[in-house]
Amino acid sequence: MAQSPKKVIWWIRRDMRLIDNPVLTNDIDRPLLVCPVFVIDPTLIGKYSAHNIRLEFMFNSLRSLNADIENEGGRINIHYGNPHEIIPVIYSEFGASEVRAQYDPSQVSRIRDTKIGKLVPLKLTSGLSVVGASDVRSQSDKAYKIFTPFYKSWWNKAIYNSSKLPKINGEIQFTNFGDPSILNKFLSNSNKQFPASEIEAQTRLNSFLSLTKSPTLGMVKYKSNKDRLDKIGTSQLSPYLRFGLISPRLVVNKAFDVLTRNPEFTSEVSTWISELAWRDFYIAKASNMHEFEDVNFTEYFPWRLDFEQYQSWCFGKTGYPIIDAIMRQLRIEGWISNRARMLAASFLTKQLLIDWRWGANWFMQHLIDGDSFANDGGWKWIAGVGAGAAPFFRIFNPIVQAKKYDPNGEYVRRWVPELSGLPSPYVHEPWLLTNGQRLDNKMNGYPLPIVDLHEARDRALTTYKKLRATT
DNA sequence: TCTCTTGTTGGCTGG
DNA sequence: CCCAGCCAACAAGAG
Ligand SMILES: Cc1cc2nc3c(=O)[nH]c(=O)nc-3n(C[C@H](O)[C@H](O)[C@H](O)COP(=O)(O)OP(=O)(O)OC[C@H]3O[C@@H](n4cnc5c(N)ncnc54)[C@H](O)[C@@H]3O)c2cc1C
Repeated sequence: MAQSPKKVIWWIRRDMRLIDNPVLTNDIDRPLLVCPVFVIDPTLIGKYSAHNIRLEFMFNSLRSLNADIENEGGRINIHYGNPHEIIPVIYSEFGASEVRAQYDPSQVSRIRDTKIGKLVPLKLTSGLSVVGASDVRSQSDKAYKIFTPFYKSWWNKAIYNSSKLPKINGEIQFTNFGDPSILNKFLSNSNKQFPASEIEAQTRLNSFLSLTKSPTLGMVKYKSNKDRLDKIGTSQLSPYLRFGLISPRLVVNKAFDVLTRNPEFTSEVSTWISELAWRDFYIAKASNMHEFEDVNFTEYFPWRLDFEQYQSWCFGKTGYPIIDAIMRQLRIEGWISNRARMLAASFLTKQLLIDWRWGANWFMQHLIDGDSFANDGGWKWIAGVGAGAAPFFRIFNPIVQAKKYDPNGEYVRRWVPELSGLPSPYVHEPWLLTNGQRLDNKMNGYPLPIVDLHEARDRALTTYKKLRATT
């Protein structure tokens, strides 16, 4: 009587969720028996230290997902090794009809998937972005290189895609073989700031979008708060989106919903939605890499190979309080706001003229949401690399920016304890104090600026100008 | 194919 | 005090 289920493998990657996961679509009239598999690939995790905050978040997410699947009577099959060896074995042992995975356009994934696709029927599904790269094309069917036209074309498709929610789904069962205890070998410190679970991601989204009376934070105040360093004016959903604990199209769907019902917040909500569009934009850029000629700028640029200054930047000892606060927050919390990322990146690439790839690499080591699409995209944009990037003369002044986005110096005092005793005008410019005052404030250990801002600005302008002339 | 408009996030200067 | 003009060009994309 009971219909035999269709057996599929769910190769879990950046889609660690049960809610709105296209991989789990069942549109046939018999049950789907899903065998969830996660492969810990040493070549991927080996790039990072054992205490890496993002890996920790990933393993915690996996534990949480496993608990959710156990509630449904199943269990994740966790393996350690090379996916192209492991996946085919499980595939044939389980007798699956296909292996499903979320499409990931990064270079590593594409190479890996091509290889595995030759060994098993690999069905790659959408879900990483709101709108797939191949669905946002210019009139002449080319990939967009700049954001604004991409965004215009993206908008309607995003409304359409996200309106297809929720999907009516057929019955799904999970297999319960395999031994998840291997997870115990990996990092498990709990991160209080970013608890790794689907439910946490949903809670964050809802509270960010909620329309409480006289709110001081959240979507309703997004535009005025998003750049403030002394507040958390954004959703902090980035790590959850990074590992797919929440579906981007569901996020956008809820945001569109708020938009439709509350036209008075149109400007705030659409600004926030545009950030999700940036996320899609950078993913699409990676998907369409083959359509972009290589930009030689990065290779030819006379980046300064100043390892000492690079280290000062990394460890928050540049002598510019706002930059140092940012770099210390990054290393301790693994999350910094978009404004903070821009300031840090601009300082490294413009003021210090150090290769953006050094900075991007450091970010990837320390960001809990570190993601090659957005990270490379952000760094290139700031460094002025590629079409649509910031013009070369757009150089942030850390003092001006600090006064604007950390007006009372609270952010600096929180992250740079050497300066915690300084009153407002000095907290952003401690070099204005006399030696005696520096001693009195017990801030002797705090360094003097490693570059002169005006000289550095002139140097950046001439260097960028010169390269333009020679390429 | 040609033409026209435009491009996330800034800072400094001189009137 | 404010703010227009400038720091350069150029490629992307619409029509
Ligand atoms: C130099 C640099 C490096 C960056 N590196 C990363 C990275 O490694 N991983 C990452 O997720 N984002 C990165 N960003 C983009 C952005 O800074 C973060 O996504 C954002 O600060 C995350 O905070 P939030 O979730 O509170 O954002 P919100 O403002 O609440 O935005 C919601 C979501 O939209 C997406 N988003 C927002 N801004 C951007 C953007 N500029 N580009 C792409 N997606 C965006 C994120 O997924 C974010 O979670 C980088 C930006 C710069 C300038």
